[in-house]
Amino acid sequence: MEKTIGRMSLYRRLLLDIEKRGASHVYSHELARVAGIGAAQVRRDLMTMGFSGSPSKGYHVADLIGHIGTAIDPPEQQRVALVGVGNLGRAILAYFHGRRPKLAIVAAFDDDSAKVDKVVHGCRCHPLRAMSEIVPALDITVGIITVPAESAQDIADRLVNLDIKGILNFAPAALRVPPGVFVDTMDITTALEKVAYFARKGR
Amino acid sequence: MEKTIGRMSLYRRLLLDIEKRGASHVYSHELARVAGIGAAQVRRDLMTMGFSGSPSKGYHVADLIGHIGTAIDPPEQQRVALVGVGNLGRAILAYFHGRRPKLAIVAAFDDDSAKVDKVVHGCRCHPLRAMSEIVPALDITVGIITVPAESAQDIADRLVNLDIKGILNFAPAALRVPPGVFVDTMDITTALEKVAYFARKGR
DNA sequence: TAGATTGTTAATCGATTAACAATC
DNA sequence: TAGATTGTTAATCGATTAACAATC
Repeated sequence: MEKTIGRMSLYRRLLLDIEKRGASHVYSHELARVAGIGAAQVRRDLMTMGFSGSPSKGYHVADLIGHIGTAIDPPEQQRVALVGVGNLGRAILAYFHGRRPKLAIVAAFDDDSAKVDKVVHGCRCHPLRAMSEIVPALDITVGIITVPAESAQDIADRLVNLDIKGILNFAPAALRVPPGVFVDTMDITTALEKVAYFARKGR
Repeated sequence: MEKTIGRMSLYRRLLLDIEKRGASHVYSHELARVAGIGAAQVRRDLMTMGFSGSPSKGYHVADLIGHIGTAIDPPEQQRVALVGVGNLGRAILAYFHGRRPKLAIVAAFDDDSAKVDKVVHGCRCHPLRAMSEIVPALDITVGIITVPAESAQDIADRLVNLDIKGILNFAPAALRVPPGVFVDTMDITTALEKVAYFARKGR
C-alpha cells in the first residue's frame, strides 16, 4: 500500500502531462511506459485505488487525475513545519513555496539568530523554543527535519510531543518514534554512496 | 543486495558513533537497535558482506568499519558531476563539499549566465555545452541531476552518452536509461505527499 | 466478429524475520 | 558448564509480474 500511494503521486504528474498533450484516455501500457514500470503494476495500482477503465478506450485521464486527488490529497489544507533552515532547508522551502495550496510549509524553525524572524522563501523562521506554541496554534501535523544528524532525534521527539503524525527526515539518522507516527528518511549521503557503488560494480 | 549496500553506509555511521563512545565490540541487537531494524537483519547483512563476529564478544567495531570501507568505498577517488545549480543543487554542493575525499563533486553545470564560471561551495560551475569536454577529461562516472523535471531526461541522455554509469536524480521524473546505468530517484514531492497521507490516515 | 485491453487471480520473486544448532 | 550470541537455513511476508477470462 505504501508503495502504491507513492506511485499515485507519480501517476498524477504524468497524467497532467498527458492531458496537456490533448489525450483524453490512456492505456495501462502507455502510462507504464512513461512511469518506467510494468503495465500490470499500473492496472493493479488503479484497481487498489478503486478506479476502472474500459477495455476499448483505456482509462479516462481527467477522471483519473480527479480520483487520485480525492484519494491522496488532504480534504482541507494540511500544514507542515520545517526544522533546520540550512542550505537544504532553504532549498525545500523554495521548492514548495506556493506550489501546493493543500500542503503548505507554514513555519520554519532554527536557532541561528541570523535567521530568526527572517522570512525565507515566503516562510517565517522562528526560534526552536517557539515550536511548542506555534505547532499547535497553526494545527501543524507534518514535520520536515533538515538539522544535523546529532540533533535529529531530539527534534523528532519534540515534534512527536506536539502531536505531529508524520515526519520527512533528511538527517542521516534512524529516528525512533512511537507507533502511529509515520517517518520517511531520505538519506542523501547513503543514496549517493549507493549510486557510486553500482556505478563502479554494475547493477 | 541493493538494500544491503544502502544499510552498510548507515551501519558505518552508527559504528563510528559507537567507537567514539569507547566500545570496542558491538552485538547484533545493539547495532540493530540504533539502526531501527531487527538483529537478524544485521547478522544477515554482515554475513552477506563476509564479516564474522564472535558469539561471546559480538563484532569488532574498528574491524567492521574497515571492512565496510573496503567493501563499499571506491578504491581511488570517484568523481561526480552535478547538473542544475538551483537551490537544491547548491544545498547538495554545500553538503558534500570536502566531506568525502573518495567521492567528490568536481564539476557543476548550469546555463544560467549568472552562475557560469562562479565557484559554488568549492565547485566551479560550467555551461552545459562544456559537459562533453569536462566529463571525460575529469573521468567523471556519476551524475547528480537537480534540474526541473522537463529537462531531466535530456540531461540523463547526455550524461549516459558521456559514459556515466550512475545517476542520482532529484527531478520528479522517471528516467529511461540503458541497462548498465544505475539510477536512483529521490522524489521529494512524492515523499512529502506520502508522509502527509499517512499522517492523516495512519500507517 | 476479431483484436486488444481491462480486472483479477495465481505464480514468482526478493527481502525480511524466525528458528536453532554451533560456538564462545 | 550455563548462558548468550553468532551464522545460516527455513518460513514468512509483501510486492511485483505473469496469465487469462471477461469485456469492449
